[in-house]
Amino acid sequence: MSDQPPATALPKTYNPQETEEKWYRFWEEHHLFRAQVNPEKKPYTIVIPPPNVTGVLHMGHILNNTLQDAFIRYKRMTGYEACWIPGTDHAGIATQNVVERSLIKEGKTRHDLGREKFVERVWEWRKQYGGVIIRQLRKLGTSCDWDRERFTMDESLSAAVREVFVRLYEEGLIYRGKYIVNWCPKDHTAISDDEVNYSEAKGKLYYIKYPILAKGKSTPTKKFLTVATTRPETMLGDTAIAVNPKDERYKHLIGRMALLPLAEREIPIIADDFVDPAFGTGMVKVTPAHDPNDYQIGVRHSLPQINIFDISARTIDSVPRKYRDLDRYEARRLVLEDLEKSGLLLKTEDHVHNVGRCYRCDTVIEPYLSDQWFVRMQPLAAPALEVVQNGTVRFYPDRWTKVYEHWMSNIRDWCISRQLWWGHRIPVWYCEGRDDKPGCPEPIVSRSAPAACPRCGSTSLRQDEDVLDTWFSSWLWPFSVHDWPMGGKPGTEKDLRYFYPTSTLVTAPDIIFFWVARMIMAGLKFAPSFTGTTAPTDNVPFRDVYFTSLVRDDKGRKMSKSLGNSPEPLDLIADYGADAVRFTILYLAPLGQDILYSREKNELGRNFANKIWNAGRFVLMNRDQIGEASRTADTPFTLDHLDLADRWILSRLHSTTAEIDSAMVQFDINRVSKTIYDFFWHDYCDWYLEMVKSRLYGSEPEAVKQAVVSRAIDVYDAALRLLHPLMPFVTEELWQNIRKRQPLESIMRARITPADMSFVDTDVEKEMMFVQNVIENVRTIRSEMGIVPSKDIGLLMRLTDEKSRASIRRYEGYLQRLARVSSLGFIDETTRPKLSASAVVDGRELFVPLEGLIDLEIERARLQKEIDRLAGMLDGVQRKLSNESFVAKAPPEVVEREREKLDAFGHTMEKLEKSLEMLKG
RNA sequence: GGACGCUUAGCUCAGCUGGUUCAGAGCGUCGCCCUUACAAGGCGAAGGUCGCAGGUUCGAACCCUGCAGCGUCCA
Repeated sequence: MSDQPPATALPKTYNPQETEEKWYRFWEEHHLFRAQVNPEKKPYTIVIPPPNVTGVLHMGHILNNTLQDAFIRYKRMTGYEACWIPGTDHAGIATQNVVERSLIKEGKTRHDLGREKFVERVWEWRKQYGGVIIRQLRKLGTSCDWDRERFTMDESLSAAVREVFVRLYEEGLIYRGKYIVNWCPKDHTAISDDEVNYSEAKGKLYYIKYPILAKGKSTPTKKFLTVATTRPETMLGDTAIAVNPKDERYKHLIGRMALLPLAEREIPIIADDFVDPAFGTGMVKVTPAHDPNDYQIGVRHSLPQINIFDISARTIDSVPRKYRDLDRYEARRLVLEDLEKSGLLLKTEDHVHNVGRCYRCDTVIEPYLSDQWFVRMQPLAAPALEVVQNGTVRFYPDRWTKVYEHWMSNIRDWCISRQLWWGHRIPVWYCEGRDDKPGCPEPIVSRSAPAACPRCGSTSLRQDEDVLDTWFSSWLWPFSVHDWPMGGKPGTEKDLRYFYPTSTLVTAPDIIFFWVARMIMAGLKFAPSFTGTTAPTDNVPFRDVYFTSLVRDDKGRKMSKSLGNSPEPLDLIADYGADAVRFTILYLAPLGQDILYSREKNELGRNFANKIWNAGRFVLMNRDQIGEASRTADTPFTLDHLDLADRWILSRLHSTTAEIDSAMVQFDINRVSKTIYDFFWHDYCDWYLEMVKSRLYGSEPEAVKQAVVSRAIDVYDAALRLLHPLMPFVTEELWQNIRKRQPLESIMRARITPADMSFVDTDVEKEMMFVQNVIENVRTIRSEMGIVPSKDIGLLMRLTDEKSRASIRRYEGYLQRLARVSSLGFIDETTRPKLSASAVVDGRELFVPLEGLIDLEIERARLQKEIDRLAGMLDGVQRKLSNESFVAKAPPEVVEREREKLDAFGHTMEKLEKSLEMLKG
């Protein structure tokens, strides 16, 4: 036992659980995520897309928040004051639904409680269960400034909502109107266009006959007209029949009257361009109160609007007694039955059409006429479109710009009222008047509850029952998180000025209209009041918007609860470690491309974490056994007294650093992850550490070995820092271990060493490449000849000048260690070793004597294959060069390169052929 | 119907501004190896007419056009 090397403190495989717990607590307890106004540094700010307070972590959050954390941590480590502001969204409908469901279990509805008690109940729920997701985010390692956590219903954020409502109202940008809205009969609220999901559904197209009335009389003729409809029950609210004015078939009917069956109502036949002559019969029934297009037709022709449904889409008194108080589908059945009986149902066809459903509860939306509040969007949209078009705000990937432009150019007014109890109540009061006098008609719009009507002094006031769309608070998020407009709090004003505008927004493209566009509008509209300037650059809420990929399952299906095809994120973290989950998803996430995800893919990240871990164990072990060179911690790298491997790894380190920086700037996180992975695994572990071994276990003086250890740790330290934004936990654990740190020191607050291009040395890289190629060629020979690794072999190189021989001799240790070459020899032009395997590297021949080992046949085949490959390439080059126009038109350096290739291929070929000859002879 | 995106090895994807041994990586497969950091590892190998058809160019995985398939958004 005693001849074992001293055990290092670190176990053989990385165990994430403990490490993650430990370091997250350390970071949070010591407020290392906290950002403060610091004039010495540039701010870098991200506001989290506030998840629903009812939400639980899903894969989309994992991706989104890993990205934000990677950006924030990278900026923090490159000299910025990085501030990531977390929080949650009160999510009107969703939250109300959750609490209503729990009430149902007690056999109650919200109406049993009453509004005030119900809202209290929601707050209680929120206190108890809300924000689970915020706790879950910590498991992922997110470095949010928790001291700044906000909730969209916080007092200050509510004040922002009221402030904005009042300002917009006073400017005439908010109005109340009757409008046909998307009504959810289950949630009893209007929802915006964007909250409706359309999907194809198989339905029927019903052809219904309406009797035509005699000219100027109320008596039916024998003639009928036929309309086609997917919703026969709405005929009870029909107020016209419409045809296209150009439709020759029906021109003669325009102006005549028809009798609406069942309701027995006389309705006009009108002409409107909207009607598509090719659809159905070319005649449509017009139901202004229950169809958005019919509504428009109704407005154009001053038709009556007959509402036939209550808020649950059950029929009301406006329909004949027989059909009252029925659900819309029962009504449909009964209507069809009666039409059938009276022979007015001509035929029924299968029909596929788009059905809109509530994005919350999936109930089929009912177009419904009601009083709602709206924001006039045109004036807000114009400047918001401008800043995206002129690049003040940039989208990644850029193609979303077009989508944005299209929407912003065809924007419709925003219905902001919701018939819910949970949310920001609309700051509007109505005067109820006094005993002697009716109420004043003008609503009272105010930041706080008014004591009396400003016009008549009445104290009998009634607040609007509705609340605001949740997005009406979210669109203020980038500045409301700093408690605008409350200001008053010490420091908040400074914070607002320092941290606004934010830098980067990371969000999903499906809320580009809901949220991104509206935040830009709100920023441009309201930020000038605290930035004190009208310059768009200072008022836009963010400069760069990163649109995330969609996470799908490995069959390409969207992840959804009902499919059950989404892994549980916390289980993934428990099984693979947060670092692995983070790294994997970033590695899989090319900008703008969907991710095909499965839990097994996390092995990529886990294996990488384990690799890092073991490299750490290796350097630690050597530090403990050999020790470090005496030096001060901040001794800079120098290029003196370094051997090839040192110079090479430094060259690679600095070009890797530069590459990562450029990829980060372009939000190419995918490239960041690949770059650091390749550097760490392949350059550092596969080559550099292996080369280091040959020195550490060789015969060099102790002082040199210690210097080698120090160098290896230096580079390792630098690589950990580069990796830290992607894998925060394992890098912290190792970074704390490899060298003594100060009590509150953390890698997350360390600096990434900026790339210094003077370390990047192409000659060194070329030289290293040669050595690598020699090693690889020898390995291939060994492998193909079936020479077991334990068997030593010799290597002969045909090098004629003493200089290159000496140079190779310096790498003998590497060849020995990495290719198991026990003896290195040189030969001149005249010698040709018998019975050897051979290869040509960079024009130089190498031979592995195989006496006693060789199967000549295999080696001949190997050479032949190489010759064939080369012949193909040689042929390509020759064809190019014999093409006159190539030589004439291609840039001279390209032609020159081809000539060099021709030369090199030719020489190599010759050598290989000679070797083959030898084996045959 | 319109807009946009994708199609490269068995699978998942890189491949920037057309030209360097450009056709790559990871997983999977096959062979050898428990070599004192790591078998979650090391070494080696096999695997592709770059969706199809045209075009531009001295030169195309890359640029253009059309087509097919898949996907997303909008109407």
